[in-house]
Amino acid sequence: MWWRPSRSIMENKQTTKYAPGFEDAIYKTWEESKKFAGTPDGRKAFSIAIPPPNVTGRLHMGHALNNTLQDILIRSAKLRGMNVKWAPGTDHGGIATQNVVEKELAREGKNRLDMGREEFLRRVNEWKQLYGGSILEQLKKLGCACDWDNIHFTMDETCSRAVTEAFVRLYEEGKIYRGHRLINHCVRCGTALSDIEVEYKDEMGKLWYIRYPVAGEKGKWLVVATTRPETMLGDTAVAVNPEDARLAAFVGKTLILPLTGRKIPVVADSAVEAAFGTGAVKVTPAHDFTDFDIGVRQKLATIKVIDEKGTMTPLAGAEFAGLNRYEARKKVCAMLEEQGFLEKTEELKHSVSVCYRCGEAIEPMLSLQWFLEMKELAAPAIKALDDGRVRFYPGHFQKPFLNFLGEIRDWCLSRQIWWGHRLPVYYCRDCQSRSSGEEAGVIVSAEKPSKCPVCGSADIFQDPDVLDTWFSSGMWPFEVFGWPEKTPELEYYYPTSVLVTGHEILYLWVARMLMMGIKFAGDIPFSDVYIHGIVRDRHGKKMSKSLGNTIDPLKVTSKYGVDSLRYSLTKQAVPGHDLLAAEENFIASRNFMNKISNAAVVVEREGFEAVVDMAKAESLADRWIVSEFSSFIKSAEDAIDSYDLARYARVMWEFFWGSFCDWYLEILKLRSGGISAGIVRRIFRETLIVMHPVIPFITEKIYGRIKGADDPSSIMDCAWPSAEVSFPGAREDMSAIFELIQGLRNIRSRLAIPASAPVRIIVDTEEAFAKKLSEAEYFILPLTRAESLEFGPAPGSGAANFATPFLKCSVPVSDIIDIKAERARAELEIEKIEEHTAKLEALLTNSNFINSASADVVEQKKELLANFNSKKEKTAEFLRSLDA
RNA sequence: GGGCAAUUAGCUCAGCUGGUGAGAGCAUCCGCCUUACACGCGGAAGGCCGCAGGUUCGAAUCCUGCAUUGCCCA
Repeated sequence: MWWRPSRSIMENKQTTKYAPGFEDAIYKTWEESKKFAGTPDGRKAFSIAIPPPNVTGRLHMGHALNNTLQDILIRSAKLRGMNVKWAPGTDHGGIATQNVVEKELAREGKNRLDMGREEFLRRVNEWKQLYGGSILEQLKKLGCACDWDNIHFTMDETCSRAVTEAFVRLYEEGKIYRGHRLINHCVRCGTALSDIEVEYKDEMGKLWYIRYPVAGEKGKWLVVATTRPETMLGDTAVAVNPEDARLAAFVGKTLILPLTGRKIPVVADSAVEAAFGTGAVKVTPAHDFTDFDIGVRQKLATIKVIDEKGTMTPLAGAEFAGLNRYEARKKVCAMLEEQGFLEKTEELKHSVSVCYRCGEAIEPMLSLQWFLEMKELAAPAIKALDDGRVRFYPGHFQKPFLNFLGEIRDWCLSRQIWWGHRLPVYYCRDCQSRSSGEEAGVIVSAEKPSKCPVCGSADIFQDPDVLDTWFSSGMWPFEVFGWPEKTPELEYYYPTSVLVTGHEILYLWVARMLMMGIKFAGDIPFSDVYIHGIVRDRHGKKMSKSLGNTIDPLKVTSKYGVDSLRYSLTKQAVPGHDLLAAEENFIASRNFMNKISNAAVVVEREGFEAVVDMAKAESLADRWIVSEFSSFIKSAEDAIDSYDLARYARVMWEFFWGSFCDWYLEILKLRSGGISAGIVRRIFRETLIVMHPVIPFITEKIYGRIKGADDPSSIMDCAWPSAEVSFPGAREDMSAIFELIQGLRNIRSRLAIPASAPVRIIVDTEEAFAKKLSEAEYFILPLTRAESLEFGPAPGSGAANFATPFLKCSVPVSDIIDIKAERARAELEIEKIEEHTAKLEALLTNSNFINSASADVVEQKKELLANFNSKKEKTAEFLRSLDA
């Protein structure tokens, strides 16, 4: 056999391995005993409104991260004595959900237009009933401590009423208006979008240079460059920069628009970049934002040549009407070429605006829509940030955010879809027939009016459009507590404590919540915004279905356990950084869970002695672990308070594995006395409490086995331990002892002394420290597999030696010692020490340092130098004795 | 074009407001089935802390410039 089977394989011994699969049962007991419910009382409140996942959502790694972090904050706040409430729920996800259901219909050969609005909405609701709650069930799998008695849905009664109320109020205040504006239109989704729902991506395209003949000057033309030749059919001018001397002569002339024969002017406008193309640009005010602005300034006509479906309108000309915009482009180019108007084409990398929902190229177009004026809403939000009432973690997200608020543009609210909050807007047909103004016959009202308040007509119909989904999301932090009603929950839990989110929805969502919270709930919706990164694949690529690199968090949990997934994500959640979902990380975390499971076995062996007062710890080992534990709690608290949950996870690992298991339990296992079972139990029990927020299931499970008769039945009801007890002397002594043990292990390994060969340890040290070593002999000997610890001068040659600042240590190994190698090693050690002492001596003789550094630092450096010198001296003595 | 972040061991990353003999996990090498754990234990090796300046008694840490990468905005 080329490999040696491990004993566990050979003997099939009973395993204590961490085996996931127990989580659901534990979650059930929490849920059944209402552990997550929050009711106002006299304690300090800690609340979170969940970023509501879309009803179409299925749990992905991003959700897993986002909700794990929230759960950690909620669970730790609860353990630390606060009254917590985590309000869960889902978002109706307007366009996204409509798209999903439409796709399903398409598979059945149906479409919504044939079906009609009512039937379609019935169908979407049906779909939502069936699948809309599944993501919340998946959050339960993750262990999320949401208050399930407080679930909301953005289209439920409470939220719908809130949305209507807000819309009507804003309209009455004159902040919501209806107007013809250039908007971003997605021809695939068939709706207007707001400016921030548009994404930009770089694409290779072409730049067409087209000749526009000058009217009345035969053979003379102005060449314009464009990336969208099909829009020329809607051109109403050509513009040049007023500073551009090359083209100044053309300003004021009239051009003949090719293919159409329309006469258009050449205007001067500073929006034109002289360096782009030829310096002359075609102006299509109905289909380009810059052109629209030029059109307004230059009082140009707007000709809409592309419609909402992306097909050319009759205004584009009979030859083009009915073609889609890409077919039109081909035809326009072909005809231009044929007729000699096309000068040349160039390859050009340019950015294309696309729909953030479906990726289709956006068509800017002139349209009659509902808008919300934002400047006044943004002002108090900006102030809240400036005053520090709202803080971002990490802080560097604040600047671009403020920038966004400062340059905010009006928000296009209406969407030409069916799934969502229908605008509380009605029109009187009679009034509209009398006037064509934008506000003619408009009635905004929470209830459908029975007659027109102006003319009394009963011929009234509701606006078919629905509101942007983000409008209701913006109200989420107070909707979930019942606004506009003044509920006790709203009073007590609002503002929420923290918002946990990824940075990709800072503008779409966080900014809106901030503005609407201040506007409607009278206060900021949260004081802290905790921004985490994006979960990427193992190579750092963003996970996406199309790349096929997604990892299903629930598959990870069934393979490695929920706690392993949570721990892996948390460990990497360094503020402001993205994280990688790689198998190795899950394995490492699973190994940590296994370590905890196994440590529990050792602790359980100690029986169930009552917990003891940590301040009364007597032995060196106990006093040491108590001190380490205190500093662990302190670090954990600091990490939680500064939203550095990665550090929280890391200090757990360091304390539990590095101190508690590697040293304390090893010493405990020797059973030679010295460690109190009461302290072991207490430290272990309270370590579980401190680790519980990150890894709730394994800690609850083990807690159930080791809790005492008087302990709460669930770890969730335990009190967070205090970090007060510490014995600094014990830490110093123990680290000196660890240095001895590690030095001895190093000798064993270096000289290949087999584990079975007993060795003697001869230590030369001061009496006081010798005494401490004698007390620790019971663990020094077994941990180094030595048979005796003696005190006295080093034997000289025939021994392997090393020094620490506090002692010289020799291990007699007469036969196997390689004097030459030992000498070389000692010389190298001295050399290394001298590198440091030289620097320290220079520092300490530098009067600049002595004068300007703090007394603490000077003292520290002196001590460091003394330690180095002591160690060097001792090592040098060994070196001399080797020669003797 | 403007802004923000990142750059530390082979890989993934810690290292907070200047003072550590630069750390961890994984991978590597050596030795171990030591009665909690081989999902483990012990030991080792591995770093011009992106580059160039500057501030300082002292810089991985602060400042400036540059390079590379990523993200946001136009």
